[in-house]
Formats: sequence, structure tokens, C-alpha cells
Amino acid sequence: MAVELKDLTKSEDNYSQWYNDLVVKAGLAENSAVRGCMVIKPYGYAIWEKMHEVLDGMFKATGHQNAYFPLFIPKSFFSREASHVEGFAKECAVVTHYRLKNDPEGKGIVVDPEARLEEELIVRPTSETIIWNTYKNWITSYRDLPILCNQWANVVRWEMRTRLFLRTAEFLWQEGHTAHETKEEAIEEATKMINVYKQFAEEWMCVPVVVGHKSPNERFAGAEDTLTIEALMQDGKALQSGTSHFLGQNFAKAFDVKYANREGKLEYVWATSWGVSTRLMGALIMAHSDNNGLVLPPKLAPIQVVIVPIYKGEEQLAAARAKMNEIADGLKALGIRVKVDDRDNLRPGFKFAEYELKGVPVRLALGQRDLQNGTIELARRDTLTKETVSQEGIVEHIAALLDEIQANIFKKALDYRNSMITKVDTWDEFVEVLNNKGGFISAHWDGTPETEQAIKDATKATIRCIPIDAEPEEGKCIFTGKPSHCRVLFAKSY
RNA sequence: CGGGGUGUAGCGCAGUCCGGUUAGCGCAUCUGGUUUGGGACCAGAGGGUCCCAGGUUCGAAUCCUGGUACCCCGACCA
Repeated sequence: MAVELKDLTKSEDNYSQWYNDLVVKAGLAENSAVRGCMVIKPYGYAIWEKMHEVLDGMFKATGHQNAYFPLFIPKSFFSREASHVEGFAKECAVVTHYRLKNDPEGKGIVVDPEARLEEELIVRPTSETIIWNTYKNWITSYRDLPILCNQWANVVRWEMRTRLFLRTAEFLWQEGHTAHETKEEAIEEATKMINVYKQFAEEWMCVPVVVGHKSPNERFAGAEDTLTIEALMQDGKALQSGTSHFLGQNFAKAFDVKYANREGKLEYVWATSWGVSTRLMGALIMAHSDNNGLVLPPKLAPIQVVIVPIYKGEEQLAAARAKMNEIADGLKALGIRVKVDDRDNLRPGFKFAEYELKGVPVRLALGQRDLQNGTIELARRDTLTKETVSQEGIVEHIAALLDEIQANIFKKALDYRNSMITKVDTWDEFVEVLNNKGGFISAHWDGTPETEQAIKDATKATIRCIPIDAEPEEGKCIFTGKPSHCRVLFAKSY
């Protein structure tokens, strides 16, 4: 296998090449034969599957139910909400025909021109329109509300430029779509779900995030307010990792979804939508990985503990195997995901390197010495340290250690992130920090889209969010000098 | 869509400028043996429409024309 990652020089141009290399070599995913799409390999999918399972549990615990809506959306649905169509029109895959046939000139298979659809179908880039067209039939009275649905699905966005996990033409996600009686209830729902995402990112992925509002420029097409969780990658760029939108009555009006309220009057319903995608995989990889490969938080690692035997000959292998299985059984009894790697054709050093590349949190190595002394070698992926410990109580020790590793990975990411939030008050400082340090820049902004655009044009930095817990503070916009009432976070982003 | 780069064995590449035996190297694979506490070694074997099409030539991986795919940078991107 001879895997060697290119040197990780953070915040250099080759960071994305390094990331790409890592994703492929760690066996997570690769580019597919279809432009801009990716193949998620079993190891990568196992991580996603775990994320899916945990998030799904969190959605259900907050009263949501899963449902499924069509992949294809009639073109006409799309144009009902003006800003929505404007936001997505440029990146839609369109189905125009429904049949192929043999080329009469013998050049293989061609699209049958006779089989043109009367109305083209859009491959969903997001499902608001088809879902609201459906909700219309489900809602007549306040007694039908709220509707709290979530969909796990794939969507397609024909982006001009793609990156594994971060921006692929097709990606997996979940999208929650809820309908409510009142504005307050919808806002509360949108807030609740962004906090679910924050909790998931921090407690499961060990990725600290800032919760905040998007500026109007960055808002979802069709939303009145977009809440976001913003994470920081190791090269100092921000990654929008999940969003929750308060849609107001925009889609209800576009699809004419009214309900009879408690006074018997017809009103439009209030809506939210919220989603996270396989982009979270990119966040997980870019937030923690080092030059030896992935560093996975124990809670999401498909393999939490791997046991590698060191032996000479069949007899020693058999002896090691017996002890390894005993320890593995003990770990499994505590619900720990453990793998015994007794492959006979690979040497220990190779296996060590391989599991480091794959980010396995804890590695045990068991050899003759250990069998004689009742010890075992224990290596941590997060700190790359190893020690020889007693086999006595090893199972409990590891159970506690996994929690410690989880906490340590988060702390490391949090310390880094906090060290990369820089307050600046002048334009010169802003440019200086942006070019030399990166990360989030906390600065005053006059609140206008024009200024945000001008800053973006000048520096490529955008407002990542207006933090939800931002303290009111009087100041002057770093670009125009006009008055501002709170700081916002700027960064370059993926 | 612009700028740059690359298509040669499963993977990574050399060879291309300056055309010339049977297209080569490393890794991986298979066989046999020795190994095994940080990416093993020896011996042998298998594996190729040199991205595609056309052209020039006695002869093309190499030169010419056209096409195509992928990668990086930009533009673009709730």
C-alpha cells in the first residue's frame, strides 16, 4: 500500500490537495466516473452511517418523523417562489427525455427525440417546493399543525467546481421541513434545530461551531432568516456546516397553503427548513487530521480500538490470538467497536501506519513480552503517544480512555478555534490578519449588503455569521466607518 | 466559462523536446522461502487498445490536426 501523505502545510495553497489525498488514501471516498460526483467507500460510509444514526435519533427526540418525497420536481413548481428559483436556477440538472433508442445510423444508443417531456423535471437541489406542494393537501386546520417532517435523501447541485465531501454535484443529506401555526413557533423550531446541529458537531464530531445569523447576502434563497453553524478548518478557512432557515410565509404563499386558525379565519402557515449533509464529513476530516492521517473522535469512529499481534510463528500467533480475543470480547461487552487484526501477510509496522491513517483512536499491540509480563502496548491516535500497561483492568481503562480522547480532541479543536478569532477595528488590521493569520475576524460592519459585497470583492472574505450571542457594542464599520451596533465574524470560506 | 497542468500495467511515475530493436521503473498482485516490538527481504511470475480519432512517415507513446477526460487556480457556490 505504501501510503505517504504529502506534507501538511496549513494555510498554503496545497492544503486542498493534501485534503484530497487524505480522503482518497484513507479509503473514505474518491471521484466517480461522473463529473463532480463522488463514490463514498465503505469506510467513509460507516462514519456517515453513524452520523446519520445519531442525528436521526436527535430529530426523533425532538418530535420529528421521517418521510420521503420525489427526486423529480416539475419545473413549474420551482418558479413559484421568486428568490428561490433565482438562487438555484444556475445549478439544476434537468430531465428532458424519458427514453433512449438505438441510433438509426448505428452509432450506439441515443436519446429518442420523440420522447421529450412536455414539462421538464428538475432533479431536486432541495425539496422545499415539492414538499410545500404536498403540504398544501395535508393542511386545512390548525389541528393539522405542526407538521414536523425530515427527509434523508440525495440532492443534486450542478456546481461549477467540486471538492470531495465539501461540494459535490450529488450529495447525501437530511432536510427537515416543518409547518407551524405561528411565527414565534417557527422561529423557535429553527432555533431549536440549529442548536441540535451545534450539539451534534461539538459532542459527537468534536468540531466547535459558532451559531449565528447569516447576513442577507448569504441567506438561503427564499428564507427570511438563516441560522448557521460555522466551523473553522485547520488552514484557517471557515466551513458552513449546517443551516436552519426561518422561511416565514414565503412558501405557504407560493403554494397557497392556508389553515383555518382558532378563530376560524384562513391564514398562511409558517415554515422552517434545516439540513446537514455529507459536507460534515469534510468538516470532520479537515478539523482534526494530521500528517499521519485522520484523527476520528471515538464516538464516530467505525473502529474504536484495534488490536495488532506481534509474533513469530504459528504458535505465538495462536497464543496472542487467544488473549486478543479475550480482551476484544471484554470491550465488545461494553459496546466498544473493536477489531482484531490477525492478518498474517502484513507486518505490525504496516498495520500501525494503516490504522493511524484511518484515524482509529486506540491501538493495542500484543507480543510475546506482553504475554509473559501480563502487559499490553497502548497507543493513542490523538496524541500519538504509547505506553505499556497492565492487562489487568484494560477494558475499563480503555472505556474511560475513549471518553478522554473524545474530550481531548474537542479541547484541542476548541483551543485552536478560539485562538483564531481575532478582534480588529481598522481596515489595515483586517487585511493584515486575513492575509497572514486567517481564521475568524470579529469586526464591526455597517449592516449593508453593499459593504459586505465590497469587502468580499476586495479580500474574498465574507460575513460567516452574526453570532447569536453577540454582545451589543457600539463601533464603526471597518470598511465605511459608519456606525455599527455589534461585531460580526468575517472569514474566507470553502 | 477563462488560465495552467496531466492522461503510459491496479496505484505512482520515467520515456515525448531530438521518431528507430521486444515500452521501462517503484509500489501493489501471485508463487516459494526467510521474516514479524513502527511502513520486511530474497528469488521467480503475471499484468499494457501508451486517453480517442484522423494525418505525416519505411517506422509514432514520441511529430501534426481535432476531440475527450481528470486535476489545480479563478469565476461560481443556502
